[in-house]
Amino acid sequence: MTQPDSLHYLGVRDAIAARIAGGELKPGERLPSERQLQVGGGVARGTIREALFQLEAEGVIYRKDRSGWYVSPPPVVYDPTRWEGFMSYVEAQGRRPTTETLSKTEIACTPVLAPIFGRPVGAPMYRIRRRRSVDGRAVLVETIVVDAAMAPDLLSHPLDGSLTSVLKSAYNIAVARNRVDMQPCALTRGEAEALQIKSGLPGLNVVRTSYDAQGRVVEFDREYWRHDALKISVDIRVR
Amino acid sequence: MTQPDSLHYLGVRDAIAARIAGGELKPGERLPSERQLQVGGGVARGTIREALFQLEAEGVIYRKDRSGWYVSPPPVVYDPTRWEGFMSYVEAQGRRPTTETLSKTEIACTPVLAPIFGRPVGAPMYRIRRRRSVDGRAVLVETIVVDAAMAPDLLSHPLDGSLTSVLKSAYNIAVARNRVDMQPCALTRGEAEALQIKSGLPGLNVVRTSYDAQGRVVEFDREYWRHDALKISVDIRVR
DNA sequence: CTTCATTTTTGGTATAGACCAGAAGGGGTG
DNA sequence: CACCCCTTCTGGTCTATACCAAAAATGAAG
Repeated sequence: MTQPDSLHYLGVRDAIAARIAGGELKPGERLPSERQLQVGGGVARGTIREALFQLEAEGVIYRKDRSGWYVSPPPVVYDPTRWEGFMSYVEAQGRRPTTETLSKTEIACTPVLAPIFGRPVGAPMYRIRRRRSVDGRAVLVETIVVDAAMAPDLLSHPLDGSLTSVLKSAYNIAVARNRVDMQPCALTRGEAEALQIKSGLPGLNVVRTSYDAQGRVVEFDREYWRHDALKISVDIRVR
Repeated sequence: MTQPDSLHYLGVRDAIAARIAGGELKPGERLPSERQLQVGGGVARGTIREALFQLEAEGVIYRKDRSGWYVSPPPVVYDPTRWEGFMSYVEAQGRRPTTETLSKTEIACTPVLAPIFGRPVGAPMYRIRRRRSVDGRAVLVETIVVDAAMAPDLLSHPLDGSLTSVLKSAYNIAVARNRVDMQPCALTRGEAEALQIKSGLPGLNVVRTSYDAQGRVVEFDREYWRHDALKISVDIRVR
């Protein structure tokens, strides 16, 4: 796909990227509005938007609906092999993590969950939906499912911190194995609304299954990250 | 970001997604052209394209420049902790892997590479650029750098297969540790052209650094994947 | 100062039309 | 059969305009 060097939207893209790289626009700051960026320079708003979309795909900027475009802060580094929990590794990187519990309910085990937990359909389970933010910007939404038989009365504990430490301190359940699946995806309506972004934007789907030493599933967690908020880093010793 | 249920492009999106899910359109098949999808139904081509972009972000379809839109094949599963090499794990999933060597040159160690390899700037290195495909579709481009002092005359060996096994059989170099960094990104011009897709589309940047038992850097590899071609799966035993 | 209603601004969606470069296909030629 | 030219089709880029809903700014009222 050879590309000429004279595409308008690439020129606009580079001009904006230069202003960010040059420090004129700092992380978290708002860009001029789309209409201001036209500046009567004979360029259509659609072309400006094409340039902004590209910068968004690169993770350089992000948008808040009907509010404006903003310069992205640096991503959080995540090592799936080193599970200390969201709060601690975000803090270790000098950022401010927060968690909101969106809902917590007792549900009946569904046909999808049954084989994962090795429990019959209809067995009682807890489902927790949380939104987690870094420096005030929502970066992921997650749905956690825990077997009610393993952690009775879990929902009465504080859920805005580390769930893993609640399981350990209150129920003496320790995670011995983690299975992590990750796949680039588009954020669909439910997740996009919780993250306050437009549905259809790229994201990363992280599915985490935690097992205890006996091989029982302790926790089943599906996370949807904004694509520009995360960097994955794994360090492996080869057998 | 609340969304009404009546957005045209979401309707178009769902209609196409239904035809794919229903089996009417199979992986690898071409969709009707953008102008055919309008069918005189009073919907502008821009709206059709908005729907196609969304399906693309979801990994459901992909495009070949000025050729058409195609239904995506299923992604390759990749476990960074289990490094058997591209060829073997793709084959294990019943797919047909191929590799093309785009270029192989001897270069002088750059200031960026020097601290990674622990070698002086200007030291001889080999740089290999390869494109790898699954079932005939290009899914990644990579640039590998190897210290020439560790593997003299490397470029005269066959490079269209597993480089790791060449290093082992010809130079008795074994990988003992791997560091893998992954980050969603936008594909820039060079990579996009090699993958024959439009620059600016989302991708996954994988940086792999391999060490031998003595801690020396054996191989430094930067890969750019199409976002819809890959699924990452890690299984971890917690210490 | 806070609170609430109004106005302005902003991005989101949609239409219509235009031109271009590259891919694909057809047909003739050697 | 292979090769090359030419036409057609296709997605890529761009302009111009319009209206909407939500966010932000404004100003009046308490």
